[in-house]
Amino acid sequence: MKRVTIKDLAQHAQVSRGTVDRVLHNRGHVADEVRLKINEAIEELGYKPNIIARTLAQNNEYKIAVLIPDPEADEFWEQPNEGIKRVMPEFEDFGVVVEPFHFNNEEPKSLSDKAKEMFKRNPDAILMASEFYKESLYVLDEIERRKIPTTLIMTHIDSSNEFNYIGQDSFKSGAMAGRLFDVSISQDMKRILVFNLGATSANTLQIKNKIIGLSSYFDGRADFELIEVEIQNFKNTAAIKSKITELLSTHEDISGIFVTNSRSKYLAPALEELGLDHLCFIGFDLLQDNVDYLLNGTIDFLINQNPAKQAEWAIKKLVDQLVFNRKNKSTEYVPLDIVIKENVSCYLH
Amino acid sequence: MKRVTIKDLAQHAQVSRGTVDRVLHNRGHVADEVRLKINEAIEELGYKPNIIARTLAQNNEYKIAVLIPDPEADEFWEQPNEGIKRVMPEFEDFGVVVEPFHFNNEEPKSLSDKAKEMFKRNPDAILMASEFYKESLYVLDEIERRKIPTTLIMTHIDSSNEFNYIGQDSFKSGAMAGRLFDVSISQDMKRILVFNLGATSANTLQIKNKIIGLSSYFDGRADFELIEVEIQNFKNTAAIKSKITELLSTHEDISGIFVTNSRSKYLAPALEELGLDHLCFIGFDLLQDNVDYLLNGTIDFLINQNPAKQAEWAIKKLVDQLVFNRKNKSTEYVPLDIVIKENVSCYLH
DNA sequence: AATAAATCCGTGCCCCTGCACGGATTTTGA
DNA sequence: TCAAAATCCGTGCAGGGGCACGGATTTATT
Repeated sequence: MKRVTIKDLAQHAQVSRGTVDRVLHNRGHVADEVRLKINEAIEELGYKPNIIARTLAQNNEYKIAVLIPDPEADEFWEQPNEGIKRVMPEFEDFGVVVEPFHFNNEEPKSLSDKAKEMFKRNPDAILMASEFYKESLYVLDEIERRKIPTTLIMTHIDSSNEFNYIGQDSFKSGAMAGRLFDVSISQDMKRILVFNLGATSANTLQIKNKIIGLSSYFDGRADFELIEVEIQNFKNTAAIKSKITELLSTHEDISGIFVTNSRSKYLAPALEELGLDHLCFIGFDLLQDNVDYLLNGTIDFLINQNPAKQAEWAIKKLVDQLVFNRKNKSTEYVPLDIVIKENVSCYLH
Repeated sequence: MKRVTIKDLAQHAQVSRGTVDRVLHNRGHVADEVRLKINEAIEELGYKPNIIARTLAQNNEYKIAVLIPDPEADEFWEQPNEGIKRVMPEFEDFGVVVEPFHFNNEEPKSLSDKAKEMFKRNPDAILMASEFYKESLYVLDEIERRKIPTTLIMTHIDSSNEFNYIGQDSFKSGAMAGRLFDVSISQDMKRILVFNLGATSANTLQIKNKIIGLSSYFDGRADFELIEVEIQNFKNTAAIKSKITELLSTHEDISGIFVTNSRSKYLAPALEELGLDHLCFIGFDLLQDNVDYLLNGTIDFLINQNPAKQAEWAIKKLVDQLVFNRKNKSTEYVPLDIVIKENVSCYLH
C-alpha cells in the first residue's frame, strides 16, 4: 500500500512534477485541458500530500506567541506553561517555536504593552489568555487585521466568534458543584456561601456563569439558599475570618462553601481557625496549597480547570493550522474534572 | 537559531557527512581519532537528529498490531478503537499503520488463534488487551522472543515488568468510590452491596483491587459494611431481582450499590423495578446504557476507565519508540474521572 | 618490493515537496 | 513573414538524513 506521490500523479497525467505542483497550489499558468487531467489523477489515485516532505522542503519556522499573565507572579499561570512545555518537543521538529509574552495580571496597560511587543516580532500564530476585556478587544482587533491564527484559552472574549476558544464550560461547572453540594450536604436546608475572592461576578463572565449554573441546579427547590460574598483583600486571613463570623451570625446553618475561582487557599485557613472545616467546601484548580487543603480534608472537592491541558490543546490546534493546515472546531471545552483526595495524584504531573 | 545538521558536524570535524553518519549510528569503520573528534562536535554543537528528515529518508512502514476483544460483540471495546482512530491521523504521515486483530472475548482459544495470525504478519509493535491470563502468557512469551515493542492496556498481566502498561489504578478507584459513598450516604450505617457481574474477584485482579481499595477507605471504621455478591447470568433481570430481594431480606438498611465492572446497565433496571433507585449507585465506564441510567438518576456516579484514552496513550507510546526512539516510563495510570450527570457530556466524544 | 587485503572515508542517490529558472511552443502584432 | 510577447511546462536544486558503492590510503602477506 504505497503512498501516492506527486510523481505518480505526474506520470498518470503524462506531465511533469512541476505542472502537478502548480495545479495543487492553484498557481495558474496551466492549460485547462492539462489541469483537468491532473485533477482527475488526484481524484482517481487519492493523492494526499506528504506533510513530512513538505515540512522538510519548506524549512520555515513557525513562531507561536504566548500572551498570558506572568507565571512568576501567580502560581496559577505556571500551569499553562507546563502544558506548553509538555507538547513542544513533539512539534519543534516541525519548526514550531514558542515565544512567551508575560504581562502583569494586575495592570491592564501591561497587556497592551506586551501585545505591542508581540506584534513587533511578527508571530505566525497567537495563544492568548486575558481577563482584561477592554484591552483584549484592541489586541483582537489588531489580530484580525493581521489575520493571524489565534486561540484563546481560559477566558472567552465574545467580541466575535472568529477566534478559536478553549476553556471550561463555566455554567456546567457551577451545576456540577450544585450536585456535589446536594449529595454531600445532609441537612434539610442547604445554605451555601459563595465567595468571589478578588473578583466580582459582575465583571467576570466566568464567575457569573458558574453562579448561574449553581443556582440552576437547585432551580425550583425550596431547600436551598445561596449567599454571595465578595472579598477584595482576600490575602488578609483576619479580615476573612471576621467576615465569616459576621455571616454566621446573620445566617444560621451554613452548610456549604463555594469559592468561584482558584483562590480557595486563602479561605481555607480562616475556616480551619474557626473550626469550620467540616463544611462542604468546593473550589477550583489544583494549586499546591489548594491540593494540601484537599488532602487534609478542609476542601472536599476541587474542580479542575485543567489550565495545562487547555494550553496543550491550544498549541496543538495552532500547529494543526500552521503545519498541517487542518481546520477544526472553533470552540472546545475541556472536561470538568472532579478532584478529591483519592484521585488528586492522577491530575498532578 | 538554526538547527545543527549533520553537515554542520561534518564541517566542524573536518570530515564528510558519511563519516558523521557512521559515528551517529555506531556502524564502525571509523578511526578512533576521527570518532572522538566527531563526538566532540556532537557534544559541542548540541546535535539533535531531525526526525522529519529521518522519517522521509527511511520511508518505511510501521505496522502496529492491535490485539483486543471484538468491539462488535462488546460495546465496551468500541472505545479503544475510537481512541485509536482519534490519534492515527497524527501519525499516518510517519508511516504508522494499524492492523486490528479482534478475538472473541468469551473464548480463550480465540486469543491464541488471533495472536498466531498476528505474528504471521510480523508487526513492528503490539497494542494488546486481554483478560485471559494463561493464554496471554503464551503471547507475551512469543513477544519477548521476537523483541517487539508492546504496550498492554486495561488489564495488567504481571508475568514480568518488561512490558509497558497503561491502565487504571484499581485500588485507587475503589478508594475513590469509598469516599463518594461516604459523602453521599447520610445513614449512620453504610451497608454497600458489591456486585461482580460475570466475573469473580478471585480471578480478576482489577476487581479484587477495586474491592480492596474500597474497604481500605473505610478501614478502622465501624459504620460500614461490605457485602460481596457474584452473579454469573447477569443478563437475566429477573434473576438479579430475586437475588437483590433475597439480600434485602437478610440485610437491612442497604444504602449503596457498587458494580465492579462496566456492567451496571444490567443491574440498573432491576433496581428501578424494585423501587431502589434512590440508593447511592456507583459503577464503571461510559457505555451508552450506563450513561442513560446516569442521566435518569438511577446511577449516581460512574468512574471512567477511559478506554479510549488508554488506547490513545498506548499508540502514542509505541510511536514514540518506533518513530522517535524515545524511551518513556513503563507504567502509566490514566486519570480517575468521576462522572456525574452534569459533566458526562465532556467525556463523551 | 609488489600484490592482496583490510580499513577508512567521501560522493552521490534516494525520500517528497516547493519553487525558481529558463526552455519550448504558441499567439500576437506590424 | 518574422520578431516579440505570452503562455505553458520541464528541469534542477534545496532541505536533512540514511545508506550503498566505490575510491583512497594504510596494513598485512609472501
